[in-house]
Amino acid sequence: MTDTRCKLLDGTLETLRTKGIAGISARTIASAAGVNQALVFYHFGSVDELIAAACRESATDRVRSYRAQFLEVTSLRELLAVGRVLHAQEREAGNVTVLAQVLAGAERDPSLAAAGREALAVWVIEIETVLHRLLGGSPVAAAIDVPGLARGIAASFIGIEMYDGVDPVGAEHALSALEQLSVLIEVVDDLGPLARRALRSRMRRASH
Amino acid sequence: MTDTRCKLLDGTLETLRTKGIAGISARTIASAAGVNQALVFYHFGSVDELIAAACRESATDRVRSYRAQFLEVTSLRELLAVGRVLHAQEREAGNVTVLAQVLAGAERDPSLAAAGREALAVWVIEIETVLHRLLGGSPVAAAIDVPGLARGIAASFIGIEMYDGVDPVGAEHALSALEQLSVLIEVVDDLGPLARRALRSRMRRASH
DNA sequence: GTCTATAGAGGGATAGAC
DNA sequence: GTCTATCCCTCTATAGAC
Repeated sequence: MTDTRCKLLDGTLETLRTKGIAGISARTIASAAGVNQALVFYHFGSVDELIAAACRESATDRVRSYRAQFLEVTSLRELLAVGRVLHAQEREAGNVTVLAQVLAGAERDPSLAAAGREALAVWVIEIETVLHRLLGGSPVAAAIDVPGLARGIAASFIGIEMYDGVDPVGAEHALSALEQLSVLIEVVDDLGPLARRALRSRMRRASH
Repeated sequence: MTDTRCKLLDGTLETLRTKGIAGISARTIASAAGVNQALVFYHFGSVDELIAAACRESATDRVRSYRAQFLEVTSLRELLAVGRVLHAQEREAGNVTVLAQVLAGAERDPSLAAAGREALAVWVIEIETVLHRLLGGSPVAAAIDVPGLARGIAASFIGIEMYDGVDPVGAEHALSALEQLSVLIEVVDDLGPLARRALRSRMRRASH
């Protein structure tokens, strides 16, 4: 990876964060990266291809940096704690914003759609792995589709990030409430056998 | 409201759905609306002001059309059923996409940020009112911040819509799983007094 | 209110020198 | 690989005829 390619990728992420997908261009990227505008096309062919590459790199890079922590988690409580740290760091770094902006741009360009789909998949696989390990033997796993839950969590993070862009206080409340929901799962998970039976029959009825 | 203003507002919503915030312009809007491009500026001053107006109108219009149904809901189960219908209709009509795209554009223009914030608030107030009515006396309300939950639900819908743009199947699974979560709330809500006590103490511990 | 025409800026992309 | 220069297009916004 040459130095210029790296500068362009970083400049793209920075520009996505500050101006969004609607305000990005080869010129603004080059300016943020401190390189010549023509290099965007020499190295990546087009602006959208560069954005797609930056999105992919950002996702794999961030997920890799959290993998070790995810592997150490042994309870929903711990997962929540890791999730809190992760969320704070990612918000600070603006990586969720990048993904959200690329997803918004997917409406315009197929290469952005593909990159957004892949970046999302990278996060989802990671979340799914942890959830499957933690909820494997739990009655909650019988009631809730774990792969679906992983996708739901990823989607919620995206939505909260968009919310945060226009109302940080409201977004903070949203996040806290969803965190409390996960505690609810843990609570149900720890209920006695009697309550578990009630839960199972209730869930069965609910699904019809 | 003149005919042309109406055409422009509708054309804006349609263009946001098909091209996204990154692909919209006075020309594409005018083309979709079937009117002259200069009329965008005559009636709304700027493209962003037009988008903001369309976003506000879309939100109030849609929420008003659901208000009667929300008022009739008397259980979480019924709320979920209304939510399912609402989600299917809004996805079909593309109204959530509109809001998501405006939120993405908020990064570029303050007037879009204001419109997105207001549109979100309109939905949140509606959800919050129903939740407060349904969960008022429940132990769940003591454990979970209801205004926060309303914001979390709104954010999740936004996120799922963005997900849907790049992976409809994954988004569908995400939605189903989050729906099952709401059933979980109902289950806990209906637990016996013993289980409720366990929940309360568990929640207290979790929040520390 | 609506149209044409256009100014003026910015954007994607390429050619060609180095 | 990098730079300058540039073509050509699209964009916002306005002026002025109707």
